[in-house]
Formats: sequence, structure tokens, C-alpha cells
Amino acid sequence: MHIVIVDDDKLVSSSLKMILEAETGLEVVGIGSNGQEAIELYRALKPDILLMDIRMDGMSGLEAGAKIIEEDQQAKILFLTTFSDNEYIVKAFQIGAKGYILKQNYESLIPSLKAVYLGQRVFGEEIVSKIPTLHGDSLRKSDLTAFNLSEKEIQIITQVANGLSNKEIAETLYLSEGTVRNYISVILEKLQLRDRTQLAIFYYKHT
Amino acid sequence: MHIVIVDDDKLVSSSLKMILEAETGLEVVGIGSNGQEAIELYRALKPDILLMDIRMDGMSGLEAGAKIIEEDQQAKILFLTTFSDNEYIVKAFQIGAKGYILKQNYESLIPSLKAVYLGQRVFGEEIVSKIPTLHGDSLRKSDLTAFNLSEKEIQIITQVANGLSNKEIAETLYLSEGTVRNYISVILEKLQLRDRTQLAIFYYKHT
DNA sequence: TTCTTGAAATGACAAATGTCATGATTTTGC
DNA sequence: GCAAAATCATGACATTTGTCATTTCAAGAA
Repeated sequence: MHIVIVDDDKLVSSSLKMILEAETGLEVVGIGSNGQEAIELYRALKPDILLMDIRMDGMSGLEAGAKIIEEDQQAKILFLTTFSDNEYIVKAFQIGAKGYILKQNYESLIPSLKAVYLGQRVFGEEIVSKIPTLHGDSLRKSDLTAFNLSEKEIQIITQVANGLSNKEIAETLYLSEGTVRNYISVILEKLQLRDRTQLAIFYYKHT
Repeated sequence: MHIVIVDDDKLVSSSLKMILEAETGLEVVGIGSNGQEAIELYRALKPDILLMDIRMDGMSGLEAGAKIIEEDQQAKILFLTTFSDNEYIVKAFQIGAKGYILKQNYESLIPSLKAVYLGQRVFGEEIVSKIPTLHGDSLRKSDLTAFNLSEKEIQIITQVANGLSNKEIAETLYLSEGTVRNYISVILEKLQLRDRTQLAIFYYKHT
């Protein structure tokens, strides 16, 4: 399996090369350090998999990836990044990347590479929550604790995000309308938002 | 890595067992043949991964999976199936399964198992096309024409979905605030919605 | 017990929102 | 040119929304 690695941190790319080549059957055939090089290397070497940092100086991995996939629909690109970012995850999905892995999670790199090689798509845990229509009914614990939101507040946010008016929320949760207003007021303050519409938007962006 | 296999075709489950145990580090600790057994086996054995047919007589793999994940949020379930089905794929995703693999694709089974074990999610190529559109920056043409929305109306909707107030939208688009209100009123009527919050929600659900 | 804390409610208020009727202006088709 | 459209604007109005100060009440902690 031929692999090209592209990362603007040389240290990362050479460590990756070592890790990968410890495995028989894997061969790192090229190393690059920016988006432009990624495109050139891909064209020249046609690797089975392109392992690329999503964030790089100059042309980002995403841009490069989009271009490469445009040229070769079959291209198998696995993105690497050090942190999970909403925007990136969704975009990576959109351009048709085969996967997305956090660098921290280096043990899962080889199995993921193989799975991708064999036609699977591999994504970290985070991806699922970022996909709109598959939302569950409530915000993830991780998101809510980060903002000190109580259980009840979450319930209210969820109702707002379902498009209910204060009166309707009051009926649903057996509270008075005024109480619901108070809750929302507090929530908006906590989240630094202005009105319920922004709150609903927040919900959909963090779910 | 401890694995439990559940498939109503004994032939399949025993072949799988053989394939898996050829790999060092993998141990099939239990085999079941229906959803009910899957639940019992999971409770009793707490395997690292549950490899389960999605379609089975009696309780389906999907139902069993939902129940198991309900009991143990950490449960790692990888579904197996012989054909790709829209319903199933999306449902599997929704209940929180870690993956979905076609039986035909047996070479990718082991790498996929490992990737899942290490915290990834693995899905076949098909999945992507089945996932409702991920949101980008504007409504798709298809969506807007379906509702007879004009160019200007789309602009307004977009601003609402960005969380702007009427006054802000007016400034952005060089209109009076009243005009913006009128536009929104018409849009809400067209889309059968009640207020701007529902409009923002609509936007994020159709984008 | 008394004190404190948190959840829920109230009422008053200003601001934002949505609806409606109407009118001015511009664009477009014929 | 003229009529029929969009397009943009107003003003009046009822409702909803968000803020704030204050109160009630119950459960714990002292």
C-alpha cells in the first residue's frame, strides 16, 4: 500500500513515516509539507492513500483535497488534525474525504488506513453529532457542561430549537410562561446570545 | 479484543469466528443468533465489540442494538449485512452504531474492527450518499425553487439563519426595517412557519 | 429551629416581531 | 404607451419576547 504524507510539521511527517513503515505492506512513497505539494505529489505518485494535515500554511489540506478529488474521484484522502473542528469535519465530509483522524489517536492510524484502503470510510466519534438530520433529541453532555447549563436549561433549549413559543414550552414542561422567559433570559446570558433565534442556531451548530 | 458475533445464519457466524480468530489478539467470546440473544450475551460478556447482523428473524439487530446502546452508551456495535439499505444505514447511524460493513467486504472486516476498537467509526462507501445534505452556506437551488422563493427572499432567510435582527438585516441589504418585516411575513406564509426561529430551524434542516 | 439556597412564579416594562392595508416607484411584457 | 407585475416603503396594531425586581416555597445545612 503506497502512502503519501503531507504535513507542514516535518517532525510529524517523519514520525508518521516511521510508524507506518514499521508495518509490513505499508510504504511511504512521498512526503510533502503543504497543499500545493500534496497536489503535485498526488499527481506524480498516485498513492493508494494520501494522509494529509487538514490545516497547513498556504493552501490548506482541505483545498488541496478538494482539488485532488476533483481530478481523481477515486482518490483516497485521510485527514489528520490535532483538534476537532466543526467546520473542518463537515467540509472534509463534503469534499469526499475517506476519513478524518485526530493525530492524538495515533494507535488507530494503521487500522484506519487499512480500512480506508479496503473501501471503508473512517471518522472519529465527533462526526456523527455534526450531521444535521440525524440529530438526537438533546445536546451532548460535552457541549452542555462546557457552558454550565443545567438539565432544565437543556430541556428548554431543546424546545426552542424545536420551534416552540414560550407558551408552548411552558405547557410542555409544566412551567409558567414567565418562568420559561426567565430561563431563556439566563440561558442567553450564559451563551452570550441575543435572542431565541440565535439560540436555536447555536443548538444546531453544536449538536 | 473480545468479540461477540450475532447472526441468524450459523454458517456465517462460524466462518466469521474462524476468520477473526486467525488474527492474534482477537477472541470470539460468544455467538448468538438473534436479537434477544445479542442483548443477553452483551450483558453477560461485555465484549469490546459486538458484531451483529442487522437483519434477523425475531428481534432485528437494529432493535437489539438500540437497546444495548441504551443500556451501555459505550457499547461498540458493528453491523453486518448482505446488502445496503437506506433505512438501515441511517437507522444504524442514529442509534449510535460504530459501523456498518457489507459481508461481501470481508477483507476489510479486521481493519474495521480494529479501527472501531480504537474509537473510530467505520462506514462503507454507500453511507455518504445516504446522509442528508450537510449544511453549507446557502440553501440549495433545489430547495428554494420548490418553495417559490425569490432571490431576495433567500438572502433574507440566510440573514435570519445567521441570527440577525430585522434592523440588522435591513442595514445589510439596504432595505427599511419594515420591508424586511414584510418579506419575512411573506416567507413565513409560504413556508407555513410561524416565526423567525422556526425559519432559522427550517434553514438548518434543509441545508 | 433558623438560615440559606435553588426552583418557580409574578408583574411591569421596553423592545422586537409579525400582520395588514395601503401607497409609491420601477420593471416588464405586450 | 399602458397594464400588470414586482419592489420597496409606511404606519398602525396586537403579540411575543427579553429584562428585571421581587416574592413564594420547599429542601437542606447550620
